[in-house]
Parts: sequence; C-alpha cells; structure tokens
Amino acid sequence: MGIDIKKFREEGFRLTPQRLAILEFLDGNTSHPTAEDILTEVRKTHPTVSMATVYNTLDVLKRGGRLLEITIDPRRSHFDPNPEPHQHIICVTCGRIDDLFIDSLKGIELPEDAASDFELIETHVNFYGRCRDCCGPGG
Amino acid sequence: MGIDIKKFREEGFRLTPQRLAILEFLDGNTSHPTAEDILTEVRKTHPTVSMATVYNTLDVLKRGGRLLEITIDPRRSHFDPNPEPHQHIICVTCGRIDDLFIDSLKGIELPEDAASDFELIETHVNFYGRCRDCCGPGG
DNA sequence: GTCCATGCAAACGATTTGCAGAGTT
DNA sequence: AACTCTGCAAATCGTTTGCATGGAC
Repeated sequence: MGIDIKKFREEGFRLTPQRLAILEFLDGNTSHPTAEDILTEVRKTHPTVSMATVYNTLDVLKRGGRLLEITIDPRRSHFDPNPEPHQHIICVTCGRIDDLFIDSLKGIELPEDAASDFELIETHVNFYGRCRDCCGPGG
Repeated sequence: MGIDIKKFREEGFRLTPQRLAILEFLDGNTSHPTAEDILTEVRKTHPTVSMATVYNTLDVLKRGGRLLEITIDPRRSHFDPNPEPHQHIICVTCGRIDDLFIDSLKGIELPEDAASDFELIETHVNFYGRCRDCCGPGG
C-alpha cells in the first residue's frame, strides 16, 4: 500500500503516531494478521495503543480501499494490505494463510446473466486444505 | 443432501425430533441461513428448541460432510447444505447470498508447486458486489 | 438401562460503543 | 481553537460450554 500519508490526509483522516505505527506494520505485510496480532505488534513500540484504535484505523484503511478484510476464519477477521487481486491458500489445521497469484484466475468473471444484475466489487478465491507440516503423523 | 436418516445413525448419531426438524429445514435449502435463521424457523414447529441444539446438529452435519459452513460474512457463519462444488455471489449491501454454477471454474486447481505441498480439501469462490435492488438511488 | 442429546444459563471472545481527555491540524 | 482520535471500560452479539434432566437406542 505504501505509507501514503498524503492520501490519508486527503481523505480527511488525521495521522497520529498510533496510526503511523499500524500503517508501518501493515505495509508490505503478507502474514494476514488479525486485529489482535496487529495490537500485539504495535504495542512493542507503542505500549498504550488500544484495540479500539486498531479497529478504528483498520476501518479507515478499509474505507480507503487499501486494506482487505478477509473472512476466511469463522472466529476472527484477518487483514490483507495487498490491493492486487490474488488468491489465498489456507491450512485448516494450523491456520496459516498464504498468498497465491494464479494467472488463469486473473480473467475470472461472472457469467453474463449474473453480471447484468450485479455490480461486482471484488472476487475472492480460497483454497482450504492441509499444508505439508500438518499432513504428517502429527497433523 | 437428502434426509439421510440411515447415514445419520451409521455415523453413531441419534435422530431426535429436533434434529429431524433441522434436517428437513436444511434439505434443499439454498438461502444460506445463519444459525439464528435456522433456530427461528425450527421453533415454528418445535418451540422449545435451543440454540445449543442447532449448533450441535450443524456440527454433526459438518463432520459428515453434508453441510458447508461458509465464512463470507465477518459477523456470523452461514450454512449451505449443497455439497456440490459451486460459487457464491454476495450482495454487500443487503447480505443476500446466491449460488452460482460456473463451468469454467470446475477445473480450477492449484499450481503444481503449491499443490505438491498441500492436501486440498475444498475451494471457495466468492463474488462480492451489489445486487440490482441495491444499486439504485436507494442502495 | 446406557449413553447421548436437550435446554437452560453462564461463559467466552471478537468487535463495537460511550465518553472524557489528549493531540493533530 | 476546533474537532478528531485515543484509551479505557462497558456493552454487544455470535458461539461455546457445563450440567442436570430427558429421550433414543
């Protein structure tokens, strides 16, 4: 996403140290953190940051289209700062989420009859399964 | 899914009137109900059914592979008794979820490098956007 | 008769909200 | 100085759990 301070202000939002820390943590991050992951990390440098601030900032980023809330896990939301269309591969055992960039899915679109009645915003493709570490005798 | 009483028993589960009512409601249902939707409906004929029983039964069906928990909505789970691979189209405004059956996505698979390290269980494709009813001046 | 399922209420955990004070602009 | 953002605590809501009773087998 790039720590786009200008855009942040243009949208009418204030840039606070807490928000900057959250933006820096998310910038280029491909670990698909939860809100709590973000809080834990940001507290290392800003110990008093609250969960409310994390959610507030995530909401601002979501509205600006620079952050995707991925609903892959029924218990909690994960967040993805990569705005490029891509796919996710999820291990149902360990919860790990990785990115995929499958060329043949770039052209994925709705059938005509559905498309005419629908204003498409985004398309998510999720592969659920077990990763190598979780397939063996221990998984 | 078919109200498969035999299979239910074979799996070691008891068939109670409450479970039967839930099975009947889900059979052939394409409305992608939430747990609460199911409770509300089932209570019309079995007023004392509890949420615990709904979740218990959903869990049994999930384990039997006859029910899919779809994580499309960050607030709550929706359930889909259709075991056939298919796609979902979701209106982010009204929350409506419809089924799609796109032939070209039947062959969708992981790239070789990812596939070799991963035991694929299922693939979900979700189209998010706004349906016709929600696109107009009012939506 | 055994053992699992039910229903209630309490527990839990992620997310949201209300509000007084602090900080950005 | 105006007005938003922060941090705390309480509220909310979906889901899970503990347990005594009831019911399927």
